[in-house]
Amino acid sequence: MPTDTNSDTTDTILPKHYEPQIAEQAGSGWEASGYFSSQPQNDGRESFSILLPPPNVTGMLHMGHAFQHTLMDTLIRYQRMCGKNTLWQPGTDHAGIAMQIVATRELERRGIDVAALSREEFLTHAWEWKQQSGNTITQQMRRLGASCDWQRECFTMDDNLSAAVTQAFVKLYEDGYIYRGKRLVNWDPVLLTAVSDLEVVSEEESGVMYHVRYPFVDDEDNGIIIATTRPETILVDGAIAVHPDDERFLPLLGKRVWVPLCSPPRSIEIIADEYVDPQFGSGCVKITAAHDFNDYAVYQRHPDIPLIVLFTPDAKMNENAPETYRGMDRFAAREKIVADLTAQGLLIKQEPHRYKLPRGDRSKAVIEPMLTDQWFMRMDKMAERGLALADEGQVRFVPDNWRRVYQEWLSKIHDWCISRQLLWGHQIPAWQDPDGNWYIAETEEQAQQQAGDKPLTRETDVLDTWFSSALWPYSTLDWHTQPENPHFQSYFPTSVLITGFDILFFWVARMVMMTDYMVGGSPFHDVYITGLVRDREGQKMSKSRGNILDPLDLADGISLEELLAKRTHGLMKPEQAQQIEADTRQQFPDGIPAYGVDALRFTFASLASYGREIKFDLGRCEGYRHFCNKLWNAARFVLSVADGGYENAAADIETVANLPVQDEWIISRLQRAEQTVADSFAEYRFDLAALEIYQFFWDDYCSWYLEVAKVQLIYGDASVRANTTRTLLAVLEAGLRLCHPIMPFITEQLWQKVAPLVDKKTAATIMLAAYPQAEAAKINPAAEAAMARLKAIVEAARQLRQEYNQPGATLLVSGSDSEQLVPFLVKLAGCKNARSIAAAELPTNAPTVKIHELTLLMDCPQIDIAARNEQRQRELQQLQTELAAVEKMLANPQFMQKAREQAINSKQQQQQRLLQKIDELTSQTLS
RNA sequence: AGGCGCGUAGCUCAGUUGGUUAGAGCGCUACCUUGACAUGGUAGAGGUCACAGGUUCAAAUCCUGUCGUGCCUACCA
Repeated sequence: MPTDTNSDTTDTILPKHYEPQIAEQAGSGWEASGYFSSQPQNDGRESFSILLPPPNVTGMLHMGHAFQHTLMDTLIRYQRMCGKNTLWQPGTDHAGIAMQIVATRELERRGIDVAALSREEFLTHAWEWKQQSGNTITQQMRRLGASCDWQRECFTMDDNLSAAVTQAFVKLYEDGYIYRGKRLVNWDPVLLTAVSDLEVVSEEESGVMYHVRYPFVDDEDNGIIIATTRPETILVDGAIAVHPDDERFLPLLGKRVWVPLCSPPRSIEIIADEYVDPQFGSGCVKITAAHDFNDYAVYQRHPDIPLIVLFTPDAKMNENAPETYRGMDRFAAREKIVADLTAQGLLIKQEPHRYKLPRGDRSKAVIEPMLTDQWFMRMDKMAERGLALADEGQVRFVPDNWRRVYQEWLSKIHDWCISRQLLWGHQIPAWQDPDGNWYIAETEEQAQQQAGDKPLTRETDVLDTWFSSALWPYSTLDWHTQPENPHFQSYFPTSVLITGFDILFFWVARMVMMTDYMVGGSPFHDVYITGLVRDREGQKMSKSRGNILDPLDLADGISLEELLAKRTHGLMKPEQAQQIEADTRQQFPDGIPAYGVDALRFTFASLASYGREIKFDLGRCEGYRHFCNKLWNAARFVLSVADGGYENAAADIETVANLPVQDEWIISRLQRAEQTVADSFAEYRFDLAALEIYQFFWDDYCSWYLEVAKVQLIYGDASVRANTTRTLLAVLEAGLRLCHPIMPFITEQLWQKVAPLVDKKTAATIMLAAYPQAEAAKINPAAEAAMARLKAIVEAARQLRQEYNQPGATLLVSGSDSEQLVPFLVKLAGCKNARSIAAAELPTNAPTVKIHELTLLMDCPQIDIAARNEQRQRELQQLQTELAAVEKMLANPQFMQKAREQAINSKQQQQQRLLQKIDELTSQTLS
């Protein structure tokens, strides 16, 4: 940003404009000075702790992170300043599949054949990558001011955390929660691993429904017609099912049909099962038990159905297919099979069909239900505990409706497939002897002891990444090695978990269950579920949509060229680049200006209501950068005052007494702001806290108090001026502390200058200064009423001035305190010629406003009497309509009888106000 | 198919247990460079609170239904 105007050096205190880059340097020493460190001494302080949802070690900071981290940091900073003993526990997640993909890609880039590597060699490479590139995201977090206890940063595959995984696995196995079995699981044929049902996303796609005739064994000219979207699986069909009550097919039950295209020929039976929907398709379902979850369920009810696997792990036709199809990819095989069915006259018809196709979350490959040996965790009893903890209120969801989502899922939970056929991750602590017996132990030695002299080989599968994440609440606090350690004692259970609803099941529910099982009790008191950050059109931000925003680009700014490069580089579908470029050019013709971290954080805070989605609008960000500038300039003004900037400003003006009621007002207003902010944080209403801070600073402190203070500084005597200067400083200083948790950098920079001037430099940094607490004794209704009156009078004068802004116009003021008010009208309403006058001397037939026992009159050369009257008339009419409504209510006996006293009072007051206004307006008619 | 949410100013959103004149930011109009700030100031325009019923003295707020919209879960071969 150009800073020409900033080099204007009449001002040595602060540059004329706020510059985020400079302000952000104010926080550069925080971490090194140890301000972020937790101190788990038992010193009587209440604890407040937050677990950072560990971002993927492969990850880059995105808007969702930045948003949630802002909220966590705000709370931690707030509680720290409130005197709590705080810990924000950071760390990263090993991100099984994601990391394996990254490491594989990196090896391929270096021309290394991954398939040829041993497990150990691969892991060595992966760890190398982690050491070199795995701290990107935590560095980015530091840029945003995240005051985590970075000394305690951990990684889910650290030795210590891995020990917790092994311990939990063994205990769960010994307690009968973990078992191994051959089950139908979601298989990703590209990544060659099982995935849990949460990692499968089904979206509607276009397909074809094929109707195929299976000839009767005893009557080959006739047959039964089934409908299928996957004709390639015909080859391993085990039965045909119809509904037991479907009269069309009753006579056919028990009959056998030939499975098409099989060689040697194979026949299957027609059976009855409730699962079949007679209305759908042909009413007959082919049962392919090894490749479909529903069919598998049918198989479990009819164990005679043959269970034949058709595919290799990478979804090619295996040896169970007739020779002509063997080795073909499943989709190629489908085409050939359709052709062959057609040739044999067995394909009755095919029609377009929309259906949901399950795809792997990561690979986007069509998931194949596959019969494999896997490790599972029994979830029924765990889920009961998870539900009970929510019912008992040991874990509290904010907003509350997420409790129902959580309960809904837990009450329909399936067993969890926890094994993955990957290299990167926690290798399952299980060993097998040549007879196929399994030995589960924390170490190989212990397993060997169980096995006697039988040779053992270790299970190669690793655990689902979410298994270790589920232990995060206690593994990071070393409960499993040292239950009595001070960190665990001080910070567990944690105060609040802040995360998105997208991982409510993946992570939150599992943490609750696992922590409860291992440690006992819920790992956190509150779970605050945030919305998901979307773009300004409400679209999810994603690389492929080309609408991603990097939070650091919002803070530091980015040129259009760089932004285009970021958005179009490395796309899955390069043909989208052109559209993305066009959209980006249109939305950001000049790139993105640097809004600064503080403005970005304030934006996030102000967007954090209880909503489910957050449309991110750059306009908000810009507005809050302006707010930073406002704060900056307010401080600049106040510092100049403290530095003697307003000295002698009014040497020739007569002193006006009794001014400082306004000081009491702004102090009173500050207490209310402090209370509102505290209440808002208590409910996680960051938006309301931000709004209150914004309004307090801009509307009350800057727009009113600062302007009033100028009058006091000009017209007041020495003691008034001293008092005003002190109030300006004191309120600013407290306001900076009030604001610090949301905008840490600018407040630090300004506070360092402001605090010493009011003897408030009680700590080396604002982040360790005390958070301002509302004091009821300082709330001053009389001062608030006086200020409300002054505001109303000034606003009335502004309106008059706006309407009669012509040369020679003079504002005349009459009333008991008109003398004192004139300076305010000069300064605040911009009426340079204002003067006090006795009521008797007021000219007649001039635009007049009567307000609060005061008469304001604009004495000016030219008045459009008709226009003025017409406007008064309009206002009058409006007031009278309002009055009529109020009086109707007051005349309603039922209202008077049933309404709360407070409601009646306020209506009566409203009536009085309206009557008075009407009276004042009526007397202002000109002739 | 079930479940959850949303629909308030041109746009993005607040609106606490029903109760003064429904608010904020951005945008828009007019005027103003007044010694903190033009990243500013002043005044203003703009809302039948999606629609239809109902409960109530009183509904943006509570209930029912309709329409629109988003998401989650489960899925029909």
